Amino acid sequence: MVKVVAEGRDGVLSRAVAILRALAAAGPEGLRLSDIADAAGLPKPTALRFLRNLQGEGLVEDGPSGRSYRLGLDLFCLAARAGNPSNLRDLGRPAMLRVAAAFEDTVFLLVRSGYDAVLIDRSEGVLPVRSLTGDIGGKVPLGLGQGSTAILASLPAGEQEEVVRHNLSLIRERGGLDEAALRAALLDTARKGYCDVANGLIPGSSGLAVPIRDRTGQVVAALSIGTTLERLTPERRAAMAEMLQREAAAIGDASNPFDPALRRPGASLQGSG
Amino acid sequence: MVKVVAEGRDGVLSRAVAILRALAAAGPEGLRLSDIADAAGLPKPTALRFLRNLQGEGLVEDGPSGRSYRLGLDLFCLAARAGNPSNLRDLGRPAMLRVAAAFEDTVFLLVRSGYDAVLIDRSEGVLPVRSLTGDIGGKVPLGLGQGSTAILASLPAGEQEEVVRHNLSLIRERGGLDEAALRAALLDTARKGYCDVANGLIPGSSGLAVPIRDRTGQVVAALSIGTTLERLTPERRAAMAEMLQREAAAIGDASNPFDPALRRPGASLQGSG
DNA sequence: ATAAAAGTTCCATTTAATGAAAACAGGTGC
DNA sequence: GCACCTGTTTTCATTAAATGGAACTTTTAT
Repeated sequence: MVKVVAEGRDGVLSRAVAILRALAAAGPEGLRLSDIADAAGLPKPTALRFLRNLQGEGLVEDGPSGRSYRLGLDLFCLAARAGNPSNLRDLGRPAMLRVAAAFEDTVFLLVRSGYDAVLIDRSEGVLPVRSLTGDIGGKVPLGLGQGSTAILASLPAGEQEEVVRHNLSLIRERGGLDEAALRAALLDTARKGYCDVANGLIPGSSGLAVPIRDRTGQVVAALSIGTTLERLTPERRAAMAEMLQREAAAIGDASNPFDPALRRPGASLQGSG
Repeated sequence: MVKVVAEGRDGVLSRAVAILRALAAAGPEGLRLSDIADAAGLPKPTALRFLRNLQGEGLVEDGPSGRSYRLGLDLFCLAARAGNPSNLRDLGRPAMLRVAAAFEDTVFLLVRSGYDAVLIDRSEGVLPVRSLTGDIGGKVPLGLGQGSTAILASLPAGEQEEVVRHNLSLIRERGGLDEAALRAALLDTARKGYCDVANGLIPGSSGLAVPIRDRTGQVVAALSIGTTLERLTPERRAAMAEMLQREAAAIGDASNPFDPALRRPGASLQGSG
């Protein structure tokens, strides 16, 4: 059971969001009232009232098992237009399609969010590649996986150090690199301009990624290719790296350099994953 | 300016959601306080308080223009796990990839939501096809476009009639079929088992779609291919229809037949599109 | 059949939301 | 440089609305 109690915070909104987060953590089967009340740290009557209101708004719907609740379709529709900072998703879409078409491998677009990277778009290649972020909307700590590492490697030294310190244990927990290997990878990435994961967490999986910078030079996102070890021949690797860098530069040039959300961690640092 | 006033409803939640809907309707540039207050029908101080709270939760973030607000990344992450009724998105993913790989055209997965169909997943083909729903999370009235029409054609007679009456004007407004043509298309779709749009709204665009039924026979979704007129040769059309039907049947067999969200319109009927 | 657990309703209490008014910031034109 | 306008923010007395304990009902397990 994942606890999503709105600790410290108060207000109706925090409680409602706590319920939504509990439901988000629960998958498509949904959660029963008691579980929700427990997870959100609310008395059952209160949780019930909230669920009814949320249901009235379409943000929550009845689960498959009758006596359960889950996130509703309306929430999905509502949020589909979010997660597009500086219009990055729209700007990146054509580039992603071009890269996917050129190499027939899966392409990912990740943006930074505090200590994490969030997958905001994906374009499938010929073979289905599972990404570390899971589905679109998923988070990985910066430093785990090629896209995420490409972002981390391009941060200013002080910020990079802070993130490394914060994320190291999380990265280890999830089977990523240890400190020495990570620091080596960061240097290598910074030197070459792209991150190269020869043989990733899933045996045989490999990938390449480049940072995307806005016109001020700030790293805001990463463009990443996921493929397999055997498909990543030296010739293809070189061609991929070249194309990724070209496309990333084009995206960066088109992006708005004055976007506060892409600057510093800010308020939304309590990364849940 | 799109008004999203929480008419009739009350409670803190409705107001917060009204603000989110206003922001969702506004695109990535965001909205200023006054516009939000206006759109949500709230006094400015109240709107401001809500925005601050929502920002604290990560559901809203500062827009690019400094003095503006837009939907936040956290909302995107939160809702990414929604919009998966009966696990349909997960169940459909492999089928979509197979179809996309087989024909190299774009594949769509739509679910019904009241009088609308919502695009919940997409797999890109070799040429980018713009769908009527816009992006993932977008809505179209049932009866506009092949996927949406495949669903409508498969509804029980009474329900179909209700939806047709409700949607006809909306469909016309958006350049769709008139009543006679729509009814002919519905009959044709029901007879053949798939919906065939020879030359769609965008000149030259064409598509095929089949309904997805759960094990009780209820239509719950549609699997759709978007392509161009010249790529839709008779041979390919036959092969596509056959494969779509096969894959749709497989998805339907795997889906949970006791899912309340997929039964009737229910409470979330105030379709905004 | 019985017990235990989950869900639901009720309502007196209290907290927290509300929004008018007023102060404040930041442009624009004179 | 000053007055003006528009949009934003703070304050605070008022009031409405959220709260959750206790009691009751339904469902599930034994």
